[in-house]
Amino acid sequence: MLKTHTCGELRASDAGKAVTLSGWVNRRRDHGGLIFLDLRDRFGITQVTISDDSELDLPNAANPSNGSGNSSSCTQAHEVASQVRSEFVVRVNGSVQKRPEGFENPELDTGEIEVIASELEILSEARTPPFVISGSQGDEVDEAVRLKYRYLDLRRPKLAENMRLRHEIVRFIRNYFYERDFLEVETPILLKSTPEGARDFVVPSRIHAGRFYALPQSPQQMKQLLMIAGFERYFQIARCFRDEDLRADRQPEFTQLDLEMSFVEAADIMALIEEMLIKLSAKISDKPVQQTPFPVMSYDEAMAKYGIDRPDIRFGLQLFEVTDLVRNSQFGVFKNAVAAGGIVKGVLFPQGADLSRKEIDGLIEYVKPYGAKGLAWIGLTGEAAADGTYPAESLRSPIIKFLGKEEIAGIVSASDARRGDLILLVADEEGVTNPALANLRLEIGARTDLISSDLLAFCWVVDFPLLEYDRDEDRWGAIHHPFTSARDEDWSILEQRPADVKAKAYDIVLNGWEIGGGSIRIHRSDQQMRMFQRLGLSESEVDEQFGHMLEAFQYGAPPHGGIAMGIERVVALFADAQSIREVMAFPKTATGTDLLLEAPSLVEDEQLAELHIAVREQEESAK
RNA sequence: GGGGGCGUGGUGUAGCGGUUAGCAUGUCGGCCUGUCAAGCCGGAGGUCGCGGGUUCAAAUCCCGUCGCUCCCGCCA
Repeated sequence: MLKTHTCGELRASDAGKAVTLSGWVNRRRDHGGLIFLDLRDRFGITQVTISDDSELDLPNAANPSNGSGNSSSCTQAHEVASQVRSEFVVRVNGSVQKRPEGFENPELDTGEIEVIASELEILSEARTPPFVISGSQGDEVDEAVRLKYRYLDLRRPKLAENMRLRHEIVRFIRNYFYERDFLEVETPILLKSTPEGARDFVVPSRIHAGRFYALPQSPQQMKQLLMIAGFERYFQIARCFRDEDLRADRQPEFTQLDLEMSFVEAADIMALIEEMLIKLSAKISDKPVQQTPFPVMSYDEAMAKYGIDRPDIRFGLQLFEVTDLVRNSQFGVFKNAVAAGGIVKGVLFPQGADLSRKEIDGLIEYVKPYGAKGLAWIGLTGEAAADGTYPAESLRSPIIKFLGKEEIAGIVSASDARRGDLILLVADEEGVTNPALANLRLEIGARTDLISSDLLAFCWVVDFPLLEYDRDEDRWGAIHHPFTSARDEDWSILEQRPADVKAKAYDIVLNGWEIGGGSIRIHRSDQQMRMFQRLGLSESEVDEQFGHMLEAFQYGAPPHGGIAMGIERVVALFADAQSIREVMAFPKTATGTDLLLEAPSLVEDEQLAELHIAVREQEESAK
């Protein structure tokens, strides 16, 4: 080894020891005759002190080097030290010395000591890095630069810590399932494409001209087949691939904790994961879990109160509905929306009645990307009259002239507004109103500092609809995936009232992020066949795409179910990262490119020929 | 597929129709034996992403394009 100790472990009790350290120069402080190097390795930082005069400071017994005298070796070390620059890789021989009284650095774990160098060797020189490695200045650097030099970005303390945290989390998860008799099984990366779900990444076959493998969107079918194989408890930290457009919390390849169990019900899977998350939180985070057992909310309740199936329950500001109140309103916006089958819901901006027009316009703009045409708003600037209605001077609103006194009183009552609050209303179809208000609620929460960054608010969302109607394709599609079982009592209405069928599915949500989801699966081939037919697949399509599953179900399939959790999202939440790129070693850009490797890239014509692939002219030249 | 934001020395930024393109940091040189974001002195470093247009004059206004990013659609 080129080191006897790490740069993070020496303490006052090591004083007098002869040591060799190796690492990167975090920073150099050159005082002329005295040079300080902060030497950094993965484990910490140690101050190395190099003097050009051995007469001073150096304890006699300290110098470990053999024949060479203190004076000359220190001069050598000093000469080298004056050439050294940031991020040089060096090796130091020296002795550990307790720092003089008053010169300790409490910021460093090793701050009680310093290593007095007797020899210094440059193992590797370094160009000046494109951004500062030490400290946190690198956080501000343009992400394109950081991604191009990812190996330097990962050297920065923040990313290095994120990777360490990720390692700890994955290690904890693995141990948790090892201890509970789960079998870790690797499933193939080269699988078969299916039209359900996300777009597949596809891999051409050389041996079979014109045929393609698909990378797994998740190991869903494989893990169910493992249940049929009788493994009972399977898990895997699995890489998944989805060829869809990216977001801060979505990358084309990502990692899931994937697990499946036989002879279980939804409550068993939920209890298992809940215990894991509680223990994981306690182990790796200082933040308290807001509520245990985790609250369980139905999908309908989540949509009603939060407008979204992944509610952030760290704060209140629940949505309220006034559809019935304004059904016959004089205000056309409300009346027409309801008449067209829409809903009218709202959210409160606490103490927002005095917001400027500009600020309110800002809220309206905020809501537009979600399809809302606008926001109706009522500021409660005064008190109600004796009869419970609100006189005009108690309100600030462009729409009160269209609303009846009872309507206003009803809206105020439904919103639970107090004096000084601002009521914000959206009238539109459900698919617009809910997302618009859900996101507006988050925006208000952020603006009013209601969202604590020091809480872990887990919750379960259950009783999802099994199916959803796809207008474009004029058919019903699976919300989760086609293997999810309906609730027992709902199988009877699968064909007649598909919209009312609820699934045996559950999502786990943390601080408004969906971190995982799963379901109890169908394990009978007749039910699975019914499901495929409900999804509009013909018998031949089913046979072609899922015949293997149906066949497998005929050889003794145990009841089973499971869950998958997004590792990056979990780590990002624990790391307080805004994007999962911050917790991945080598992430891709928002357009799916790798700026370090410059992928995707063109390949040789011979390679294409081998794969029986011809690239269309115009698309090739467009690149 | 659509919309928004950003792009100025290595990095972070100011400037937003006429400036020798400012500042900080880094970097290079000098001084310096107790610093730990060391300090002091001095220097170098910029096709203002790229292309086109408007104008007497463009970093600045307009159009296009590329890159990064956020969001909608898409995606569990």
